[in-house]
Amino acid sequence: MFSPSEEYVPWIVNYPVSSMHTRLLAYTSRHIDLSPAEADYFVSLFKHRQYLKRQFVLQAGDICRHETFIVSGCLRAYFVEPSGSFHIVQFAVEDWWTADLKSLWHETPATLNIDALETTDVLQIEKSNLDRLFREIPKTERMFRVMLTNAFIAHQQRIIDNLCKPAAERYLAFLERYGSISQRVPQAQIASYLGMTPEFLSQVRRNLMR
Amino acid sequence: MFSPSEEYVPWIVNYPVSSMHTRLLAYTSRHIDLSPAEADYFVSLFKHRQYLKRQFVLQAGDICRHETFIVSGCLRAYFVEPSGSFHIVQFAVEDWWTADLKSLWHETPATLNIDALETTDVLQIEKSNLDRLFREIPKTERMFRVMLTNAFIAHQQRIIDNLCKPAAERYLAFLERYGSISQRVPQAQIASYLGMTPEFLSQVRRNLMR
DNA sequence: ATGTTTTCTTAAACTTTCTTAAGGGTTTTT
DNA sequence: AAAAACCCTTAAGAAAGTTTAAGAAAACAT
Repeated sequence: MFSPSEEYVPWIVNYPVSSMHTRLLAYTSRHIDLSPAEADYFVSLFKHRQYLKRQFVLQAGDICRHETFIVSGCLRAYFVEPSGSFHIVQFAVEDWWTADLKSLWHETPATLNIDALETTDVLQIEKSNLDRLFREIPKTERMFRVMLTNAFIAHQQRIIDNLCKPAAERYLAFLERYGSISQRVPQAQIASYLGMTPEFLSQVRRNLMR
Repeated sequence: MFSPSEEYVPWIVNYPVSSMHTRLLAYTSRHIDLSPAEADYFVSLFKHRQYLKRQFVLQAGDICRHETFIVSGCLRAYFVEPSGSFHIVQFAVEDWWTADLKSLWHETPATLNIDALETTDVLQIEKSNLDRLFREIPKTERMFRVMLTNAFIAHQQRIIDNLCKPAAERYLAFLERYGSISQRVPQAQIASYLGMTPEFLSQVRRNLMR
């Protein structure tokens, strides 16, 4: 056994913001080329923020004010029904973006809640700055269009999976696509994402071990 | 009773292509303003095509070559499983766009089939022309980004509905959102879209009539 | 360490949805 | 006008998924 004093690594590491910018720019460079001046301007529009476990990034009913890029940690977006039961719509980890897009673009009350499953560092850009960014550096709009295209494709695949795959296959597909997430998120959350009860997922897992 | 000779209206009406262009421009004007010259250039990149009932717009395995705007008629996009059963992913009627986006942008074999449920007039633009269009008239890229945002939002809502609503509610939600489609498409197709068997949908409808 | 809370598992009864099979009513084709 | 193909309905039994409730295991807090 290790003594805590030897092994303990604090969760909350205070990376300098500049290194978060580096991460965002590394992501960006996969889609478009920015000149040094453009890159400076680009990151200047983002504000850093850290959320602690269980802290809300967005609450249903509020208006979603920014698009959020995750530098480290894990967020979840979920929908709460009047009955009280809730359904996870998205997990978002490093290099993912999240927002309630309907609320953000139409400036209507959000239907999604977004909160942190771990301590999470993000960079956020406000809608008005996003509009400005698209105007001043049009290729950034291309990047968002491409990101959105990919997100759309992924959602379409998820719809197909939900329509035609039984629970066990949906779970296996989840493991393939989001294996890393499955190891840092409680099982009940995964069940919610997959649209089944935690008890049933447990049963499914048992059956799969043969 | 009417004699056919008095009442018969041919399905296939040959609208002039220019009126189809008008329809596309009317759609476009909801999103962006184009100068007359830009509008001319814009529509010049689209080719008209008519599909007859049951004719394929895209077959799984082929590469999707264009984005398709529907001027009149109705298309469906569906996914066929190895087992032979199939699932409708999208109905597309007047003023809608359709494509297998993954196939179109990544130039990979399509997983979706798209075919006509009625005689359908479309305007199609090839990927290369879409790229050119975005380069020459950047605000068109904005339109596609906004369209995609809305499509993404709709898909997200559909995922939520599939996760949490029982069959009867999903059917009612479908009627609300796509009432016009429900009157021109056979019931079994709607069942496929909703992820249930036609027999069960029939039962659901009977139960709802009380 | 110890007690507390959260998470995971198990099992039985129940509800929802599917499968199969049959019958009747439309259209469409011949 | 008959035959064929298509579409919708009904019903009984089977399978898939949920609910409830209880106990075990792991993580967290003091």
